[in-house]
Amino acid sequence: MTEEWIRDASTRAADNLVSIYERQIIDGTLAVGKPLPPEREIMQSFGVSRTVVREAVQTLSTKGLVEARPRFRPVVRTPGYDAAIEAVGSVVNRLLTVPGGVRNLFELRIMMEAALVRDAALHADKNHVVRMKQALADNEAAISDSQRFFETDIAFHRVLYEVPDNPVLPQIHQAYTDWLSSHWTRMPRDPERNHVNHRSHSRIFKAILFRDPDAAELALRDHLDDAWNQVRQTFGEP
Amino acid sequence: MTEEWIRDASTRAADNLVSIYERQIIDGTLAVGKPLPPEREIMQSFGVSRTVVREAVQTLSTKGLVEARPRFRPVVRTPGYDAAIEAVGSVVNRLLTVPGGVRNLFELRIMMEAALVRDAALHADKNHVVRMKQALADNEAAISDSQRFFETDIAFHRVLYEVPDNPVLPQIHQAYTDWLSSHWTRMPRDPERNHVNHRSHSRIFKAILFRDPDAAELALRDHLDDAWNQVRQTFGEP
DNA sequence: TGTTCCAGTTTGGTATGACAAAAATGCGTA
DNA sequence: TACGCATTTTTGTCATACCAAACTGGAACA
Repeated sequence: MTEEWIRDASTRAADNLVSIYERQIIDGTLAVGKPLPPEREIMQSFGVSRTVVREAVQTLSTKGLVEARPRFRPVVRTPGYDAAIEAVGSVVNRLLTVPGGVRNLFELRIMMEAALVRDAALHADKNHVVRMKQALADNEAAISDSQRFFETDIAFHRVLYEVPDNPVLPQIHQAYTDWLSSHWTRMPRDPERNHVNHRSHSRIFKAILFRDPDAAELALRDHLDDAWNQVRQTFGEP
Repeated sequence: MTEEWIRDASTRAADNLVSIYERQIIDGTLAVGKPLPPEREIMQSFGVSRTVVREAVQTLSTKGLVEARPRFRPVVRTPGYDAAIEAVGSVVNRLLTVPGGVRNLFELRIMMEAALVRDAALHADKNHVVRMKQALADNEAAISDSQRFFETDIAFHRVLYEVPDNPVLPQIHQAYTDWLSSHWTRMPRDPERNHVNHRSHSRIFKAILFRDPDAAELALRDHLDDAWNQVRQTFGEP
């Protein structure tokens, strides 16, 4: 079971182990959901010390290929988009700390959603429209309850990310709400503001119904620009 | 110099070390570009074994907070967008291996660039136009040299990512070209095809000059759809 | 028969000590 | 001052040991 073993001074043994296991995970030799072999078994089958094995497992873990809870066997992880985005999380959190980081990511979101509403206005089918209508109704019903309004707000936007049939997009939405939520939840949210936001959502929805991408984009940009101004005023972002 | 030290059975000592150093790097206690202290020094100041220290450094490395060449001291890394994107690289490479992964990412690129050309048509200033014109001229001059055509092709698209003044976008472009280039460089590229592609670029540029976002988007979508069909035919992507 | 509980075993987390090889350092010499 | 070499650090790796938590199988029980 021992793989060919390339060793020269400039490569770490752990890195070799990592790439070997990367291959095995990708080609399915190691089934998703199954635990890795015990560390002592790995070190025997590859002829390395446990130190090396542990470093390799560590790397696989931070790369998101395996899930390693302390004191449990590392479990091979499904190589889906969710796992990838999660692995990226800590990196993006650092981006939010650089000057203007929040603004840059928020602008990216505006650009992205502008494209999405255009797409929705052109291509949304009956099913999507129904879901948006439902989300909008939920949103309206929650105007007096800021916590629920926040949730239905997110749900409404999420539908936009589901219109193109691309599994990456919902994950991006998830990531955005996760990463930006800390800058969002602490904002003052009263029923008055909720009402304004619901009206914005309604305007976006109508533009999509009318199959008018320009109006939809405009409505969305107004909506998110407004939201950004709120964030900016609440915090010190220039 | 010893930090407060939280230890319970369910947390790894290495993880604590990691978060401590994350804080120190972010708040500037550890200056960018400077090497971390020697491992033996770290283990003394925190009262942990070298095993733990090495695991912590390993994690910091794969998270992209420090750069660790074998046999060199780990160096604290600038927390910019480039470092972040690079740290994401290995994760995204896995995404390209899942079924339809290349297609999903390519579609995302189409959507993104469609939004960018619209933005360029509306907001590109003199400077950007000049740069695009130059890139287009370079592109034309390289039609007979497929290697250089490939480079100027990328350069032309890059200008689009520079029109909005958001430092994240050029990094995304860099990432796209890195990640997708392996699926791209092996494509058959003859002067005939280069000619077609240059014409597409020219059409996009003209639409931007005419400040016509709809025409620009259409031209870009035609261009990239065509490119995608090339990729799909070359490889087995369904 | 099925469930619960417990003791023994396995396994991960950490510590310690050791050694080779590469890098950093400092010193002597030209 | 600049260069080259010997010495000292430091990293990469190995081996071993111990503890505590997780796991396992079987006994005791309902």
